[in-house]
Amino acid sequence: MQNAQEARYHHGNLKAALIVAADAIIAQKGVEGFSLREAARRAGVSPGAPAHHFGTATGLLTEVALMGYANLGAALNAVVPTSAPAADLRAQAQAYVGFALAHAGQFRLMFRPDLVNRDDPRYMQAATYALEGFAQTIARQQGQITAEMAQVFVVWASVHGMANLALDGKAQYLFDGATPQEFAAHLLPDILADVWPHGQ
Amino acid sequence: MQNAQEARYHHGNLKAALIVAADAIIAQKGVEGFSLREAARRAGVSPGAPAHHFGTATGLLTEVALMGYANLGAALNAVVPTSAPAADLRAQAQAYVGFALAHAGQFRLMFRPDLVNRDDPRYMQAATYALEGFAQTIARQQGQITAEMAQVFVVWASVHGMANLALDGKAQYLFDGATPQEFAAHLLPDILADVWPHGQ
DNA sequence: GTTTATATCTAAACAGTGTTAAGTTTGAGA
DNA sequence: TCTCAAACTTAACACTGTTTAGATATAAAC
Repeated sequence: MQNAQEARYHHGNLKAALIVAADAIIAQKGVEGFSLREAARRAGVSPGAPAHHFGTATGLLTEVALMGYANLGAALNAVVPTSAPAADLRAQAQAYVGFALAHAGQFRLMFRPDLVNRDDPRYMQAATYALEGFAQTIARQQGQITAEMAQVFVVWASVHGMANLALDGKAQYLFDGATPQEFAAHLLPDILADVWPHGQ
Repeated sequence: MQNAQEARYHHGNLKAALIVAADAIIAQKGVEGFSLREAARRAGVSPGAPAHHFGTATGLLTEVALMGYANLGAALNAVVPTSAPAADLRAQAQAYVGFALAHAGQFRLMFRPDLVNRDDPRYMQAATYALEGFAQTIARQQGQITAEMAQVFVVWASVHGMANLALDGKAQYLFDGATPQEFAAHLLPDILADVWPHGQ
């Protein structure tokens, strides 16, 4: 489409344009609705063009996943630590599930090993950064250094499980009639307060 | 292939053969490795044949997902209730994660709303049956009838989250160097005992 | 037992996909 | 200004799911 400009042979910044296009497709149609050719179409280039910048489709999707981790990290780290660790944990759990529901496509992509290249050194980096603050809050809440990793895993698993079940329509099935939005806004806060009641 | 028999025009029980073939593909290559044409190939029929029995590919995959829920239900219900609810809960949680790791393809398919037709009345039925015993154990453990659904959701989410993180290589990333098998066999029991310590 | 009807499957095509190879255009550096 | 490498196109290949029209076998009706 090239917007209002005439079609030049060289795009200029195709790499960035393709990432934006891919992200938009995933936001609109979900991960399964993504197609490399459509991303190329939206950027106004031929189907073969992306290969030069990303190799395969996985390369492009990895970039979107990296953005996703950055976004999740920003959402989690936006919760400023207070003197009440349990309240912080609740806030971050809410942010985690909220992100998953608001950016379902990105979130799903982030946990799809078949679509993302984890050997990319930036992947480990992005994932670690995103969950750093979350892990610290969990450690602060429990105060157990020895079993720290186990605690992180359990809390992360709980929150990750809630996000997945909500996304997959299982929360709706349990609390019948509740939409994902209603779940996140009304049910989830009560549930979280139930799970981590101390130090409100 | 039709095995050793000559190729007849009518397969005889193509519907069942296609389900078996699809399940085998998913077990071997995962959900993403599945293709309707290959299922038809394995059953020794033309690409158009499955359409008559299942409509679209979703129809066939729904059958496999229903099998998956039956298998998960069998694994969970194989844990016979004792007088120690927490121990029962640990055993069922172990069975849940064990099933996910042992039948990764089936498990992933079961939670893929884009690949499974949930409007099929048998879906609700199979999912409900599968988790019935699990829900009862959770209710017995907590003994809180009022907030029962919330408790079920929290425990289910924890276990579901653990299964997903383990499948997605995130447990490996946290407890570095641990394979999924090692995780399920050695790390998980300790983690579960930590989460639900009462009534061993 | 013959005919009719219906369920079952094939063959061929369509529109779409990711990826690759060869060729063309462009911009930047010597 | 020339050279060269990067950027992109065109065309093809081997796939995919689904649909249409036609062929075949089984079952039912007479």
